[in-house]
Amino acid sequence: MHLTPIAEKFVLHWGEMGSRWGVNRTVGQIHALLYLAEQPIHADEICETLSIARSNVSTSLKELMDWGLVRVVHVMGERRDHFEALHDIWDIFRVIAQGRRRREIDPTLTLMRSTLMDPAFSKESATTRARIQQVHDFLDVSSTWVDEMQRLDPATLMKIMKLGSRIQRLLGGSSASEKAAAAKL
Amino acid sequence: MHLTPIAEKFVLHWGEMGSRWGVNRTVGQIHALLYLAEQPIHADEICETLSIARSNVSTSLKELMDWGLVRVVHVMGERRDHFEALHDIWDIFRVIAQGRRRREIDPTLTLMRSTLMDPAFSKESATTRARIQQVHDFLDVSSTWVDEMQRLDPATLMKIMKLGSRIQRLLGGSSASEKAAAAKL
DNA sequence: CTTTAATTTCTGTATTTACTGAAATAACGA
DNA sequence: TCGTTATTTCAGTAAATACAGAAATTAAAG
Repeated sequence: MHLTPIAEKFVLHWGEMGSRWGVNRTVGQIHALLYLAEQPIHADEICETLSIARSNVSTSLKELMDWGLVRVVHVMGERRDHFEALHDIWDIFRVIAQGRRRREIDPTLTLMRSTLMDPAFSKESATTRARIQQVHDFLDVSSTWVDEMQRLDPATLMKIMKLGSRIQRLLGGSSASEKAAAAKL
Repeated sequence: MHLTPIAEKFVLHWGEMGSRWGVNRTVGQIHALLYLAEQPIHADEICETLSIARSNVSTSLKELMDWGLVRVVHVMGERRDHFEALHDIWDIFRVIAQGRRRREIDPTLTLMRSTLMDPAFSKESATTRARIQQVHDFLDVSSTWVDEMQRLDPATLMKIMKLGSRIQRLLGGSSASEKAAAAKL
């Protein structure tokens, strides 16, 4: 498989960024390659194209499948597994957002909950209590919100984003039309 | 400085999570310690409390100050620098969101932009072009949106989050009150 | 200006993480 | 079932990152 200069740049960049996104370079590169690929490809082709060990490809593909960003498909008359990435950016976004929530928010939220339950908690200073409570409440609201956003279809999410801070007008004021809108909630 | 078991758990956990958030354990622990601290504290106290080398504390504090999560303050009659973390969770959120946008989105957006400009881009297959365009558009919209959200005050952001997916009702339909709301945009 | 305190920078070491190549296992075909 | 091909696991190595301690720098006090 031959990469055009543009594809190569994309793949290398995605690999670099991978580390900032919590996956290693190889995982990032493979993901980029599969994202751009016109058809599903097999592990050996990934090896050759990216010059990495077969075992490394195997491990990385498993990680991508854990994330849910890649799935295995079978090609008629071919014995080898072929792999295909999600191609819709909104699907990718959803999957990544979920994964990050699980890894980056949930564990802390769990700890905050159990801390608030801890009998020793009430013995802490008012400041400490307030700060821990604050973290809990914030994570609780955020993670619920992320979940809710997951449910919306891309078109709606796009509308919300395009709306940007003008959304404030739908919420904050007290004009007749806003009251009407608010009443619907 | 003595840590209660609850504070210690919090600090250790924050340190662990740090790695998932793109900072190392030490940086995470120091941030947690300063977040909980009742008053600004100096570097030596951080050393002792967390049992880490003075140089490491220095480096880590610098990183936290780069993020904008910690600032140096001076205490009357004290020669040493004292450090204080942001204590408002919304401020912390804002700072982290900005930092992540800079580190995790901007570089890719920049590359996508220059790729779209590249004369060679038009020679790519329709699929490749569409996929790169898609990444560009998504990051472009998202990063603008993140910026816009930064501007809103916490109360408004909270309203939006609490609203969750019910926000759809303000956008998608065609009832009279929704049209009135939409007209305002 | 000199001494002392405070902080940062630098160098080497330790720890962690990523990766390769070989060996083991599994899957399939004849 | 046996041989072949595909995939995974594992053990050792390489690379990257985090950290400690020493040395150097900066800043304040006398």
